[in-house]
Amino acid sequence: MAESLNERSQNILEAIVEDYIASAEPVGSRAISRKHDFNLSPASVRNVMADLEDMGLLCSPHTSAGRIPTGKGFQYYIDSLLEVRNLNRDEKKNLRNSYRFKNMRMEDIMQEVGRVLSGLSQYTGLVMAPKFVSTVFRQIEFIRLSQGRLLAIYVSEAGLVQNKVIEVDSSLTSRDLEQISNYLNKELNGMSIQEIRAKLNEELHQERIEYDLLKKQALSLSCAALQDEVEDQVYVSGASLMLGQPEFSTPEKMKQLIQSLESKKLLIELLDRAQSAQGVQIFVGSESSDVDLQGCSLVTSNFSNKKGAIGTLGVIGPMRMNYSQVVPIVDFTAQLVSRVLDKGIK
Amino acid sequence: MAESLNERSQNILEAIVEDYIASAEPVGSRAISRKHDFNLSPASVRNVMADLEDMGLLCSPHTSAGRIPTGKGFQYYIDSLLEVRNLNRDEKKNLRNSYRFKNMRMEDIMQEVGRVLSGLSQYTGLVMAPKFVSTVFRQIEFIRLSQGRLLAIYVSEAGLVQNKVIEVDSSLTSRDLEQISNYLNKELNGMSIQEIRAKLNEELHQERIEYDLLKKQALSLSCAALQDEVEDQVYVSGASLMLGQPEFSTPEKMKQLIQSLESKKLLIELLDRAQSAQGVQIFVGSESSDVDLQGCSLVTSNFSNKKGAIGTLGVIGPMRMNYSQVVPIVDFTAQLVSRVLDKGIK
DNA sequence: ATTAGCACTCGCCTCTACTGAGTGCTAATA
DNA sequence: TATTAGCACTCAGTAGAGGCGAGTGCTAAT
Repeated sequence: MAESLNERSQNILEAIVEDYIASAEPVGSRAISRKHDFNLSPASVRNVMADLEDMGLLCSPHTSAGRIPTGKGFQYYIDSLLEVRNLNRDEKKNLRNSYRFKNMRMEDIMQEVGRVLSGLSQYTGLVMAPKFVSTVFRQIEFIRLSQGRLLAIYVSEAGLVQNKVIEVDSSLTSRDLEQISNYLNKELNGMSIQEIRAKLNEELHQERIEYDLLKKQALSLSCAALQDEVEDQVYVSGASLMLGQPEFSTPEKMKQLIQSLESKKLLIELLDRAQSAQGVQIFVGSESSDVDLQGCSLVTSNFSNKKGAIGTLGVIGPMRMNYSQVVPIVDFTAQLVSRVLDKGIK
Repeated sequence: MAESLNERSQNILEAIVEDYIASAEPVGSRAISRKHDFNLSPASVRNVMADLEDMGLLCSPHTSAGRIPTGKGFQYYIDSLLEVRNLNRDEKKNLRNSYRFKNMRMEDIMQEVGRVLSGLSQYTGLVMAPKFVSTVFRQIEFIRLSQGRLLAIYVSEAGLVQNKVIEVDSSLTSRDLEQISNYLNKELNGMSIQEIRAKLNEELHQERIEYDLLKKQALSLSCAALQDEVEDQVYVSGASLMLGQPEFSTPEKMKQLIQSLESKKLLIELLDRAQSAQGVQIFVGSESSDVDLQGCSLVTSNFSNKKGAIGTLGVIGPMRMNYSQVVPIVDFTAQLVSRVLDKGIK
C-alpha cells in the first residue's frame, strides 16, 4: 500500500500538505520552490508533483490550478510524515483547566467534553457515551410511578445512569420492590450487562418453576429493565464551526454536512468503527468508504474507566484539518476523561 | 395597532401573503389580478399595494420586483386573516399514529415529539421539557457511588427523572440513606420544588439545632440534590430541513441559522417567552425583538399534565411558513403530549 | 539531473448589452 | 369618482467578450 517515496518526494508532499492545510488553496510549484528551501526550481518541483499525481497522492482541480492532496495523500502524510508532538506541562494544565466538570453526571461530562473539544479545535466535537451493554452492573432501583408502572433506575459501575419505564401486571408493594432490588443488587453485582443477559436468558429457558415468587418477579423485572436495546448517546458540539471552513462554503455542501451531523445513526456507525482500536485513530475522508462524510476527517480516541466501560470522543473536521494540533488534544482529553470517570467511582 | 383595512385591501393582502407563502417569490400586481378573480386590473391592485406598503404591511426588495409581506404584514395576516381549520378525525388519527412512544421516559418522549413535529411540518421541531423547578416532588432516592459520593435520583410527579452526583462528608450507610429517603419522601410529598426550596431555606436559617441527626442529614442531602439550578432541556430536530428553504439559501444565512439553533440559550429564551401564554402562540420574525432568529417564525403551544409540570413544544420555520398547516399540528400535538404525560402517572 | 523558457489552459473578474418582470404616473374611460 | 390602459422607467439576472494571472507541461539548453 504505502509505496515508499524518496526523500525529496516526501519533503515536497509534506510541504504541499502543510501549505494546503494552512491555506485551503491549491498549492503551486512556485510557492513550494520559494517558501521552502529545497534548492529546487519550480520546474523540478513540477516534475515531482506530476509523479505524486500519478501515484494518486495529489490531484489538481483543473489544469491551471495548483495541486491539492487526495485522501490517499493525506493518509500517507498522516501515516509517514506527521509528527505529533506531545503537549508540554503548561499546555496540559491549560487543557485541564478548560474543562469544568461541575455535576458529575455522565451526561454533563459528555456534553462538556464536546463543548471543549470543539472550542479548542475549532472543529466539531463528537462524544459517544459508553454503551449500555458494555457497562458493569452496580445497582438497580425501582420506583413506583403508578399502578402497574415502574421506573427502573440502573446505575453502572462507571456512574452511568439509565432509567426506563416498565409495565408490570402485578401490583407490587414498595416492600416487594425493595426486596427485589436487594436481591438483584446482590445477585448481579459486578456482572456486565452482556453477562447478565446471558444469565437471564438461560434462567428463563430453564423452565422449572422451582423459584420462589420473589426470584421470579426479580427475574422478570430485571429482564424488562435490562433486556432492551438502549440507543447510544452521541453528543455533537460546534457544528456551526465547520460551516466557516472553506470546503463547506457552498449551500449544498453545508446542507449535506449538517444533515450528516444530524444523523446520529451515521455518527454512531463512524464512532463504533473507531472504538475497536486503541489510542488515537485518524479516519481520513470517506471517498473510499460507503458512509460518507465527504471531505471530512475524524480524529478519535477511546476513554474508559477501570471497570471497562468504553466511550469514544473525537473531533470531526475537514480533511485538511490541523492534525498536529488536534491529535494531542484528543489524546489528552481521552486520558483526562478516563481519569475523571475513575474518580467518579474511586 | 391593527388599523382596520377595507375588505378589498384585506383580500389583496391575504392573496399576497398566501402567494408568497407558496412561492417564496415577490408577488406582482399582475399575478394577483389574474389568479384571483377580484375583477381588478393590475393597475388597481398596484394602487392598493402602494397603500399597504405605506402602512408598512408590504415592502419591495427593489423597485422592479413584486411585493413581499413584512413582519407586520404577516402579523396582520395571522391576527385577522388566518383561518385555522381543525383537524378532522382521520387527520387526528394519522397524527396520533405518527408518534411512537416506546419507552415512556421523558427524554424519549421529548425526542420523539421533536422528530415527528419536524417531519410533519418539514420545518424544525423544538421541544422544551418541563422545567425542573416547576415539577412536583414525588420521590427521591440515594445510591452510594463511592466513599463520600452519592447519586441522588429525583422523580417528579410527571415522571421526569433528574439525577445528580453529590458529595457528602460523612460516610452514610445504606441503612441511613434508606431512612433519609423515607423521611424525605414522606415530608416533601406533593410539594413543588419551589416550595421545597423555600421550606429548606427557612429551616436552614432557623438555626436551632434541635433536630435529630437524621433530620439534619436529610436536610443537607435534599439541599444538595434539589437546590442547584438544573439547566433546561431543549430538543431540536430537523435543523437541516430549514436549509432547504429559499430564505436560507445563502451560506451566510445558513451559518447564522445553524448557530442560532445550536444556541440552547437563545432557544430557551424564546420558548420561555412562549410559556407564559395559553394555547397556540405565534411569534413572527424577530425584526423588532432583540433576540433574532431573523426571518423566522415560531409556532408554539404548551403541554402539561395534571400535576402542573409545563413544557413547551413548537415548530420554527421561515416567517413564510404554512401557518394553516402547522398551527393545528402543534396544537393537537401539545394536547396529545399532555395526555401521554398524564397517562404516565395515571 | 536540473532548469530556463515558452506556449497554453482555465478559473475568475469586469464590463457591456440585453431581457423581462414589475412599478409609478398620467391621461383616458365608464 | 373609481378604474384602467398605456407608457416610460427601473433594476435584477443572464450571457458573452475580453483581460488577468496563476499554474501547468513540454522542450531544449545547461
